[in-house]
Amino acid sequence: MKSDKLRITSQRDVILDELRAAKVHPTADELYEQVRRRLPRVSLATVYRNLEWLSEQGLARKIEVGGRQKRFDGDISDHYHVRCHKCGRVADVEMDLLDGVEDRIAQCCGFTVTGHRIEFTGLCPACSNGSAC
Amino acid sequence: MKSDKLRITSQRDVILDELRAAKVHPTADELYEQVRRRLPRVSLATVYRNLEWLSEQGLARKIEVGGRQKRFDGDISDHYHVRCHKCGRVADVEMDLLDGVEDRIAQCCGFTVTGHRIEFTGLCPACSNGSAC
DNA sequence: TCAGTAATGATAATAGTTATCATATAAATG
DNA sequence: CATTTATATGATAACTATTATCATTACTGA
Repeated sequence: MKSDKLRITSQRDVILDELRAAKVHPTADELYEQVRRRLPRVSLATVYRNLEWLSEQGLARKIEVGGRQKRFDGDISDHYHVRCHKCGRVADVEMDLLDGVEDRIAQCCGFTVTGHRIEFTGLCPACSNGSAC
Repeated sequence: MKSDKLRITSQRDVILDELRAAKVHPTADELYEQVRRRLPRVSLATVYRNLEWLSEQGLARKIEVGGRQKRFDGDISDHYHVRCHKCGRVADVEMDLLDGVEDRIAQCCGFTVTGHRIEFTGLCPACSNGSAC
């Protein structure tokens, strides 16, 4: 019989654990490097697959930011992000959500607006120190 | 002698013209299809190259939104965008800029914040009608 | 223990973009 | 207007990030 219980494999467990432990929001390959320290035989495909799965299950979040690579967040609460325009690093911003900002829109080409996302841009500590990232 | 004048080729002219004429913000390949109607021998590489060049010259803007493909905007003024979460279409939002919103940030992991970008999400007219995009 | 289902690792395939290079074209100069 | 020189173009290869495939492995429930 089919169970509706989430199947937590050791890979999933370590992936979520490392994602939650990350100070900034990692790309799949950054996380892969971390996970590999604990599970040396893990595959990059497993990391991609499970980041997707964790997002679907609501245990993690795929964050849509600019830049070529996707980034992931172990914190599922709604919040804003800041991205370094030099190295692409993404971190959390502590700021109250702008509730009702959707109501301020005068015109939006007929779109039905249901949410918003703010991405602050700037320089991360490493890049503003002039040191390599 | 080297001139500092911008070299406007027919390709660049048509690319910028079509970009400005677009109601929504096209991806490179969408724009390529449009440009091809006027310049049938144009190469996709030329479209990519010139969208990059136009952005560098300040004649167009590369808009950093979620989704796999980059999108471009012929309107270089600072404004917000709305993206259809179903088909990825991106359009302008008419809303006053949130001046000084960067000052409201309590904490941002040591980043030096210099700007922000808002991406509203929702459904475009075509997708909310249930029709195919 | 066993059967059935789902996850894994290795790798191929794909999508989007950028790089390469021989040829063509535009602007400056004579 | 012809020539020169730098730059842009078209065709295509290469590259990067991600997703799909598939044989094997490992859970889970009976």
